[in-house]
Amino acid sequence: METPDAFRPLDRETKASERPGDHKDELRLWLRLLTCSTMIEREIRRRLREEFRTTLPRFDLMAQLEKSATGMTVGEVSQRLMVSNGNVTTVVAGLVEEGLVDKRPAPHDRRVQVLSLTASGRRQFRIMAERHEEWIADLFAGLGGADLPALMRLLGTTKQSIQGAIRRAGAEAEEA
Amino acid sequence: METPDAFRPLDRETKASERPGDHKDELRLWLRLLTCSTMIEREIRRRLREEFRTTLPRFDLMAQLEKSATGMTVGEVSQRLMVSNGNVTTVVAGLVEEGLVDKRPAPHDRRVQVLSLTASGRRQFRIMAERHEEWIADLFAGLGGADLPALMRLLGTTKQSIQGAIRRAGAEAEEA
DNA sequence: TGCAAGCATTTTAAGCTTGAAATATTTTTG
DNA sequence: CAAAAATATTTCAAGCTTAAAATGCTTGCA
Repeated sequence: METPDAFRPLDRETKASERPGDHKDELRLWLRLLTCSTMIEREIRRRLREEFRTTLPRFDLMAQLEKSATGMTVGEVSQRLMVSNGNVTTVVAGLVEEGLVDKRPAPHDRRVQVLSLTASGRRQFRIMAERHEEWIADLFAGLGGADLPALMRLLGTTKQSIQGAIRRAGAEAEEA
Repeated sequence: METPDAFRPLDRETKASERPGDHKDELRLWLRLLTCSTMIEREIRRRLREEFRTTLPRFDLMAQLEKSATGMTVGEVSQRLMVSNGNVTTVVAGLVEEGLVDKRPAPHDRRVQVLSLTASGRRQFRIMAERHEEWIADLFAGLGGADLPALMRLLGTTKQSIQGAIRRAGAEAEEA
């Protein structure tokens, strides 16, 4: 029943590979990564609400649309944002309501809806985006000169590692 | 609002100060960090659902309780998990329903509710936790030997940077 | 003692999120 | 060409999340 971590010989200096079955270091890394992104997200949410009376999902959606000159389909946006299709549908509904986003059927395929920012949406997004960029810079201001590129590189490796693991898991499920 | 950061003397010894108004690198870093944590979260959610028919919020809550021998209050859990009190209330309700968590008023203060895992909850959590640890190790398996501690260190610095920025913002709001 | 202030938790209202089922359209194929 | 498969989006039910208001309890202090 009880064998709390505190009572195991917990030698953090030992490499994970030397402790078969023990992956506590990776777990600690994940928790720290999660803490960082949660803290940033919460703070950005708070500021978007206080300063612009809007939400992070709406801001993220507008950010995607702003990058595209010709508009994007629901599917493209949902893939980029890594959220479900249905999610895009509901968030877009709110933005259309507010006159920030335009939604119209594609000319050649009536299944497809093309989304784009309205003039008003573009204007409002530009204002928010500038503040947002300042907030992010402020949140990362404590990183030294070499830290930023180093972290960028390590997160790039991490991203590839994650993608590889997910692909492996998918391939495994395929074999059934 | 009156004095946007861009117009203040930005003397923070960082690279950012040498490029007034341009913080694209920090933004890119944030997006990459967010991508990593979103991908991991999605995958863990998916596996928890498929393999154990449970959700990430429930797993996280149980993980907190498992660490404490004597039980935790709603407030403690909400602080650790960085979610609202109301959130803990609803997630706990589901877990109590399933007989995984026990909830009872504290003996000396009837405002306080003490939460703890039931025997069944503890048993089930142990099984899930072991798999969870494997999943995480797998997701980070692509990182080289030196990468893990390096990333750990950089994320530590990042965490402090974020906490500092949030504290500064809070202090600023205080002055009103 | 009595009551104001503070605290812990729950409730509420609104919005986000998901996976799966349903709908509508296009493409493939027999 | 027509049926079937594939694709894009929406709807649905369930659950998560939040901030703010409400509830119920404790504590400090006059």
